[in-house]
Amino acid sequence: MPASNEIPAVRRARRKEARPGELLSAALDLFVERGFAATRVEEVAQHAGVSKGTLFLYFPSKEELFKAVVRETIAGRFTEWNEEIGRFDGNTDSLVRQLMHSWWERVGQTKAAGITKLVMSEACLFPEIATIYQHEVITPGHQLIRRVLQRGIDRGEFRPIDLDHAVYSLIAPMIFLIMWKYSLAPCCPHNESIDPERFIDSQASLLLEGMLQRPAR
Amino acid sequence: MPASNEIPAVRRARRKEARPGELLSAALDLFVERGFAATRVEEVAQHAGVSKGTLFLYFPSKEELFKAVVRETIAGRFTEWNEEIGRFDGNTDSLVRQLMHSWWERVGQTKAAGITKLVMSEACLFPEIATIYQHEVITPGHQLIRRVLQRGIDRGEFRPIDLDHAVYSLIAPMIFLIMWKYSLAPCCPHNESIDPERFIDSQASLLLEGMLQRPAR
Amino acid sequence: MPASNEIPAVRRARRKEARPGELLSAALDLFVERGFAATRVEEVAQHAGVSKGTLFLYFPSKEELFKAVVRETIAGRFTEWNEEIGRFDGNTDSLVRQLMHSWWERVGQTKAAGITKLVMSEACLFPEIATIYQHEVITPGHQLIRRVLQRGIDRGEFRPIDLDHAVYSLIAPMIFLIMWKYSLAPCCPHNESIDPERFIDSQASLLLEGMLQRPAR
Amino acid sequence: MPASNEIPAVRRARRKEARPGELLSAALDLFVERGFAATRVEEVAQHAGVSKGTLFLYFPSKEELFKAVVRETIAGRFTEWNEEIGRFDGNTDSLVRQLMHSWWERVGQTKAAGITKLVMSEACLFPEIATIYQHEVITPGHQLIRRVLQRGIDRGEFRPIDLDHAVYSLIAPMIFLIMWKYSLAPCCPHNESIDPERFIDSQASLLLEGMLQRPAR
DNA sequence: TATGAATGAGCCTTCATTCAT
DNA sequence: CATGAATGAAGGCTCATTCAT
Repeated sequence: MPASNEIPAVRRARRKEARPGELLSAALDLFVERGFAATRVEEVAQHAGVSKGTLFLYFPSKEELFKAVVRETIAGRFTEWNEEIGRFDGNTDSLVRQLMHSWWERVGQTKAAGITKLVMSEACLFPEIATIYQHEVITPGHQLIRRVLQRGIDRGEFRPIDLDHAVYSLIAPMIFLIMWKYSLAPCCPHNESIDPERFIDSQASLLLEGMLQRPAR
Repeated sequence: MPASNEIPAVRRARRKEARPGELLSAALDLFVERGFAATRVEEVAQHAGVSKGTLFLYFPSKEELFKAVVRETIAGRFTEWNEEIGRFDGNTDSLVRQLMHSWWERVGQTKAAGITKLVMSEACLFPEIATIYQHEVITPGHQLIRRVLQRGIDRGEFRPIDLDHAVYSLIAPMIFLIMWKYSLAPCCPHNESIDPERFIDSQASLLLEGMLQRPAR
Repeated sequence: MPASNEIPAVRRARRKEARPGELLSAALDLFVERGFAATRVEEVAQHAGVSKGTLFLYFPSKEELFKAVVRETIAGRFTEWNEEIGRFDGNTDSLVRQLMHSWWERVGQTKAAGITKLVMSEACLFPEIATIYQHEVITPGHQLIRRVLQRGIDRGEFRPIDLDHAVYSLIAPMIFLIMWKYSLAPCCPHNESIDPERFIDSQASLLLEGMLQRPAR
Repeated sequence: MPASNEIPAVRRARRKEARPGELLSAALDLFVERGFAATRVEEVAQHAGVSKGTLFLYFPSKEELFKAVVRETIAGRFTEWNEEIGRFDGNTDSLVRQLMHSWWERVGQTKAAGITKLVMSEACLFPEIATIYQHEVITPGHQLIRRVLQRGIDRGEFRPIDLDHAVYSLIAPMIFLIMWKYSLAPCCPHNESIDPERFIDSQASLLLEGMLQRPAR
């Protein structure tokens, strides 16, 4: 038998393994774009190239699909990031700037950012989602940032600042960028659009100026 | 007719005029709490103390009710605020701090903040809402903040900063506070809760430190 | 205002009250004819002259509709029957015959008999139904029959028979008639049809002959 | 090829022939337990140890599987029974008793009884099933019983009774026992359970008392 | 004007059946 | 022959909207 017969076999097997991923990807896009309620499972299936019924072979319900989307997509890169921070040997000013830009590259401008928009929008209806997100993203992110700021203080680079709130000063612009990108930017004229990289630069400068040790004015 | 008959008539007339307001208020609460899709018009009507049919006498559809909620609730106090800024004669540092706290008092901690959460969550499905919000809130707010920062520069208090992005540095913590309050806080354990007033203080300090004129280090 | 205006008002009000009954009646017919699973709620609604949605205003689910059908239809006439038995002053032979014919007239040949067929067919899937039926029909019926047979023994008309099983000897032909009527008779050629009245006569004669006191052969 | 290879081949061949039987057996169990509609073909396949697709290699549809279950399971033992009756040389009283107990042993307490429950429950939806059942079970059974009763009359043991209905007096308790066993007994507390053997005894006694020739009272 | 019973389009979910492997 | 992934028609249920009163 010619090899041409094997191709469909391989294709089908490959698809079997790929299905959940394709469905999750399609679901992420649509949930982010339209929200949970306005997304029809049939559309998710179509976007993944399968029929409605097939979706239910992999996820028992629309809600479980939603939870899976969140669970799978937020698979944290925090261990990796923590290691990078440990290895970094420049001053903390540079580390903070690098961290913020790194976040934009790896999260903010990728599909993963949609998850944050999704969680912010739908958390009330799916408390479980909010809990997962807090455990997997908020808390680790919080600790990572706190560790970096503590490094700055420990090395005498930063003034002894109020860490508890300073952490959120770094989180706030990220949340803001995401909500802006997914909520207002897509529907509005581009006259007041934001250049994320430059905003991050500007924001980092302002905050770092505020945190750095300096002689009294 | 005895007086006893007039009172209900008056009350009814008064109530009749109040109806749309009661409906809008109930709708705001429910839309903010559950989102557009998960809010049933019957519940809105119940909360407003009328029947489902009555709601449709005042608003032609659920979507129009939603738009009206946004339109009516964001009735900006920007003229008032602009006048206050014009009258202010302290230094800009104080003005910024006062402005941020004033926002928290008048918007952030009131029901009006829910509108922002609502718009952020639902704007994709209702582009018209996003447009309204931008015209009525974003742009006026942007200009108000820009005017304040410009005042600081003009008076030699602030360094010549990148105004376009600095404006968003003031907006970001407000958006963040709102999304935090409405999305994560209600569903999560309170171990990492944020004290808004102190966060605003801290954030203002950091940003102002970054913006203020000072001798080179 | 002329009376002609009242009619629709009355009609609507009357319908509101009549709806549940009409739906239950339609549901009984269809459930008996086709079984629970093969009956579509839309058909029930159509038979009751309303739309699908209306059915769900009165019953929260298809299953609850089913349970209501059973509950409402078996509203027992056992107190009435018990009183009749108490008042009866003929011999027990006549009483038994009258009871069996009375059952046929009041239950066996009415729609109520369909409930028995329904319960027999679907009890496995709805244990609650079986329980209700046992409490409301089986047990009271059992006691009623036992009381009658005991009367025969007490009055010296019947031999001292095994009451526990004799009761079921009277129940069996009733169950049989119902299952025959609803299961085999409707689908089969009429060559072997049963005349219920005559079968009851015959059955009563045989059983009574077996129970009556008599001189030894 | 080594012998070790042949054994699985043989086993496979043997299983292949057994497949339909295993499927029918599994289907009987599940159909009886849950009814036609609530039984999923996949479960039947699982119980038979094959995949869903395989079932459709042997039966073209769920409905045909159902018909096959009935057709195959009711393979009547009537010729055998008829011969036994022909050979019997005791009095007809004993014959009737033996027949009823024999029915309980060979049918009533075996899986075959489930078919009767199934037919009674589902006949309306599958008229063809009802027809098959009547041809294969009802009619032969009717004739067998009639023949026995006729024997009693011919031999002067029984009074000249109404044969047409007396036949059903013997069938009724059997139908009753089966419906009781499969419908009410499994779902109900066992306080009113029936001992089949003793009920058959009691029922036979009553009926025979009613049919036997005797001196007038 | 206010009511709430009625409607029916729409969506999630199931499951018998098919078919590529 | 056997498998099990894929299909899609069918049906239960919801809820925005209408309209007779």
